[in-house]
Amino acid sequence: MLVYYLRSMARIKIDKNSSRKEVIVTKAAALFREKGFKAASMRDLAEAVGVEAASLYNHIKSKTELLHELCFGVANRFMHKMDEVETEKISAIEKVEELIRFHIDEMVHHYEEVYVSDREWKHLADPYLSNFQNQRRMYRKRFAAIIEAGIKNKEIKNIDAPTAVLILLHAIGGIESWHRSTQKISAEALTQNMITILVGGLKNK
Amino acid sequence: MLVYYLRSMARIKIDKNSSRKEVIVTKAAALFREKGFKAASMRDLAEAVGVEAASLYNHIKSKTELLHELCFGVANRFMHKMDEVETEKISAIEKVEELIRFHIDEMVHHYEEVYVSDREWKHLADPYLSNFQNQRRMYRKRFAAIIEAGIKNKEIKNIDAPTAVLILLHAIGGIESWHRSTQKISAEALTQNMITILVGGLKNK
DNA sequence: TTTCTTTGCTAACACATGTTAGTATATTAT
DNA sequence: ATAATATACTAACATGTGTTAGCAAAGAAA
Repeated sequence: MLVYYLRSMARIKIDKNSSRKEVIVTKAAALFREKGFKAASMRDLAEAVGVEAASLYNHIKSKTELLHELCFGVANRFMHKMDEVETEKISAIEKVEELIRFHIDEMVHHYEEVYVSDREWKHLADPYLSNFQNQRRMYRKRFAAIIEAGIKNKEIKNIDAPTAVLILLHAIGGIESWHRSTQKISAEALTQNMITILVGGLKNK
Repeated sequence: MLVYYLRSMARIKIDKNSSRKEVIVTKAAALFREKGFKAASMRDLAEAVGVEAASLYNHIKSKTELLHELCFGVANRFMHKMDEVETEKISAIEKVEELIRFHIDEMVHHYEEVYVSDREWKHLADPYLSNFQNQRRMYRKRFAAIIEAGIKNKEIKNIDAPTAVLILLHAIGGIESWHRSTQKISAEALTQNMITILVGGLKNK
């Protein structure tokens, strides 16, 4: 009878594609997205992972390291996409649409990471904080340059390009609400609606 | 000589329009916006106000009360605006434009409060948390209903109204980046750009 | 001017947090 | 099967947090 209360030592559940660290980073993304970085404790995270808080330190250096991995992982993906798009031989409005589609796809399929990267970066430790801020600024400048090219060749309305970038990026951030909805349209329909409104709002008729 | 190091007891600076509590709430908005609710400490806030942390409790009940005042203050303002707009005898697209202008104005002139209300509500204590979430949901439903009316009478493109609402609200949230910019266009130009893109993206041509 | 009220300060409290050190347990390598 | 390595646990640490209690100082009222 007493034997039923004896429990073996916990183990972080991994599969052949993930290391223990990757499992922890993934759980951290969900937790940080839900509670915010500062409000999420290592004891919360340990519980989500299925071990005690102290055990996490066998696999990670610090709580901040988790945030760093999330933020810079996302930043790198976005930068690579921008590198690609910039070199493509297509019109400016097509480039904008391709980037919008990429952003939507990231928000739909990698929601937790993208959300955390977008909302919690201010808790990064320097010098990574400044570095990250510079990367964000650079990304936006490059996006604005694409829009400027479109304005120049009359594809896009004559608007302030940095304003257009902030509108697009934040509008796509609204997918957060889509994730939160119980009754919602499909991801494909969502994408179509967003393209209709956002690209439609940019196009010069 | 020694007299120079003797300092009188601090006093919260107030003017004839503000109580001590109002000063504290205003400083709290700025601090919570900058650092996030959880990362902002009462000692940080006390420093911003110019007294010791313990003194704040002569004027407020708790840290959470500050967040509550900010969130519900903003929510009430937005609800009143919606009450007004719903009863106006104007077209649906005009109503949408009026609401967008109101939102932009709030984000430009009451940035800290609106930002905190939009980003930090998850740290509200229950039952206020659920109450606030319901109010947000209600507001969005009412906004979507205006857009549905516009879709029905062909002013607005045939799109998913809740998606349109999330796009509009989050796009306006992008004014955060405008506040952060060192070189930026005027608030009037910003407003015009946003109307051009957002209303332009909704209008059925 | 004196008395009463309000406000600010110091010290302390009760917890919470991220993390370390050492031991126990489980897994992997030989 | 045994030894070596990796991982999980317990206990503790150092620090930080929101807040309370009581006294000191300042302001308002009489």
